[in-house]
Amino acid sequence: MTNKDLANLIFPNVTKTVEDIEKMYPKRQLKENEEVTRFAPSPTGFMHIGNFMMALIDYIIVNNNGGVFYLRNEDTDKNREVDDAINLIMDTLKHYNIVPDEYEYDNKVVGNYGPYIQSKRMEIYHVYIKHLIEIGRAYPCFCTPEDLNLMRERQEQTKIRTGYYGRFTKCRKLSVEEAINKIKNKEPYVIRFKSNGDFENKIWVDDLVKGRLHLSENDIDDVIMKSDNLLPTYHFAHVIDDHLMHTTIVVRGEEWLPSVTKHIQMFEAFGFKAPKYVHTPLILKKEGESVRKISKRKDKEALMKYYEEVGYPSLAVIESVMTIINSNYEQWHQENPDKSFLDFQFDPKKMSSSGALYDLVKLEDISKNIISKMTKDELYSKSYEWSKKYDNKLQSLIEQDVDYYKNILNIEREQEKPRKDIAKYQDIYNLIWYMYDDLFTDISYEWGSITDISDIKNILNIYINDYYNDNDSKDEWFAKIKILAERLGYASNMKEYKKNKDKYKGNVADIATVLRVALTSKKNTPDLYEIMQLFGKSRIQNRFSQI
RNA sequence: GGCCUGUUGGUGAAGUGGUUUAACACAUAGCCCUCUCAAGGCUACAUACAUGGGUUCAAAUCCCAUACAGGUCACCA
Repeated sequence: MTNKDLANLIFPNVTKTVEDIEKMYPKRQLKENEEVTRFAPSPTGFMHIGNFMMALIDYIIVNNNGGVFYLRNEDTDKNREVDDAINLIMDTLKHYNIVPDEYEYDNKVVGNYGPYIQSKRMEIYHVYIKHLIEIGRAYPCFCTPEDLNLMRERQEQTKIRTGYYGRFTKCRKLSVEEAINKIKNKEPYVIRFKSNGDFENKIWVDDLVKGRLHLSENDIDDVIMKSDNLLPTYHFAHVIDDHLMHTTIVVRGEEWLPSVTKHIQMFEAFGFKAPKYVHTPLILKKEGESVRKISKRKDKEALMKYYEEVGYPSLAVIESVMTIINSNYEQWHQENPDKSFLDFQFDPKKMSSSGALYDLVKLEDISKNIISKMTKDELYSKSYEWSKKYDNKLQSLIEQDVDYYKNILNIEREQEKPRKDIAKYQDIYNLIWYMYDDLFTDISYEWGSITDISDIKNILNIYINDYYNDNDSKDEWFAKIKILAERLGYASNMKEYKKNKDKYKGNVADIATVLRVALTSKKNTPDLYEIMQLFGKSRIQNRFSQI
């Protein structure tokens, strides 16, 4: 009885060889400097901001240097899998226009290196595992979860390193005959990789972010195939898939750092070349005084869905994540205001090697700037698309009269120093509702320094009858308000007023405030002239008469 | 507990032994401008780079120790 007999017993139906598979996945035709990156989420729910950051890095690397960016669905954990998850993830990527070159989605396969869904690659993994068994680098393990727990407890008690290694590798010592008998007896088993590492030996591992790391060799015989569904574990699938799909840079979270030695060892066992690694820092969240990993359950901003729902422009989210990816991004962007973020050269060395707090306030600022630079047509179409999904009230306002809505958006827009008060589409309704007559009922007015209703009525009457004219330019319009102010005993010149406050009842601002509140109910609004221009005399009159 | 990684203002951070009196941006505060607000302009904001020791003419930058924080030790990824 040989290892070959054992391998045939375990995989009687595997007839292909490693060479057969290798032929199916020929080297990619890459130019110099071109890279192959991949985004490989496991479909366990909505997309997390940490995942998004990784996808963005993958995408940018390939945009910088050319190459291929592909999506691989890592669905080897059937217990945690969520049905629709991969669609949700793909939808999020599409929303941000981070579309992979190769993917498998909606029964459509794009690319020659598929299947891109791990559960569909079972046969491939089995070929390689079979090979490993044949050459004596993998073996079946019959230890039960109870056995393993017991072992770990004993290790903990005696304060030695936990794990299936060295003298604890019980099933490694089984003879081929014993193993074959157990399998024939239907004893459940997993397949373990036979490590040849020595924990006392340190090796150098390169990470593009952290630099050279001095790590102990792996000596644990890791599980590479699970007992119940014969699917591979992450470690094994990573090695096989990234080799066959010819990934050149693996971007993944920092939590994988401790297991790179396992991966390198497996790459070596097959004689494969290991990819370069970018281990990204964790995104953190401050909670009181302590800092922790941002969490899907506790933090709304951990889920990419949140940014969509609330209506941040996709570019704002991208740019705010870019500031975490590379700290020099912001400066670069200031110097190159007209370039796309895709022109930015990603440099892993510029990535922080410790975790970063994600700052929602910063996002607001970035987003206000981006929205302020949109034309009214752009903002209209983006906010309209958003409202159809998330805000019926805004949607119906827009649909009432598209041009009117655009004109409202255009107040203090499309000029050199545009207004910056919208951070997200969700803000719009509360900023503009008073521009709509059917919403302008049952109003509570926030008057300023002039509160007496008969004074107010008096001001409004004089203004509309003696001064207001739709055809006035802004200068003429304001000059008239000044004249009105003087006539009623209010200073028209602020400097003059500050010098001699006693001589006046107040100043132009008080008069303007009366007009503003009468028209909008609010003390703070965008430019009054532009608002009046949009209303026109008869609507102004209507609003005044509502007082 | 073992192993690994990290620690510069409220936040993202620049910085790789000497014009850094620690950039820049956000936040915060004040002033200016102004019909209000949003902006915009100006100003302030780390006595000091976790702490303690070294090395050096010179250290946030190199070395050591300590503290703290995070990651990881699954048939989860």
